[in-house]
Amino acid sequence: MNYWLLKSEPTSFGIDHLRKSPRQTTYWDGVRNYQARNFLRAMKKGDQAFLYHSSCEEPGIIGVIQIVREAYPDPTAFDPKDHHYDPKSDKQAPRWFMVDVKLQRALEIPITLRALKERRAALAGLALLQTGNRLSVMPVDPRHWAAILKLEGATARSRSK
DNA sequence: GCCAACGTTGGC
DNA sequence: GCCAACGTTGGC
Repeated sequence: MNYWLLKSEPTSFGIDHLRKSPRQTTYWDGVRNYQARNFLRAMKKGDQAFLYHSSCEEPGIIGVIQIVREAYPDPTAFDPKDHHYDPKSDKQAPRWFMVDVKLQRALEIPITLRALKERRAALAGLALLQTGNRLSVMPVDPRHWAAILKLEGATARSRSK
């Protein structure tokens, strides 16, 4: 099983949208970056991903989601009315893809970017913390995944004291 | 709102 | 194929 991190701006699509989706499942559309696209295509059914909120008051990991359908062509690329329309994309040879994701759970307490940065040493190599990283889809090393989840427990414990 | 970091575009 | 200009991302 592989682990990932998916970024979104909560004002356009956040955990609350996912919560309200039927069966808490939706498609992850609009990715228009080749590197991110390649990661999307590498995803396997059953893989898990952190849901990350960006460009908001408290950027950070807010939930855990699951890949429930592997990559298939993103129809918004062919829709001139869509914000993510790509006039150069070709239905015969789709270049943009999306996966279906299901909300597994919201974190008890979000793991903020600030908290992650405080653990820079333990999380060395985590793409999210690399300077200037703007990827919206990125892999997470299994060891980093475990370390981050442990952080959730630690934060929850310290808050409950 | 600022600005650094980066990807993409297009002229040459 | 180079690279300057431009647009976008995203933390602060």
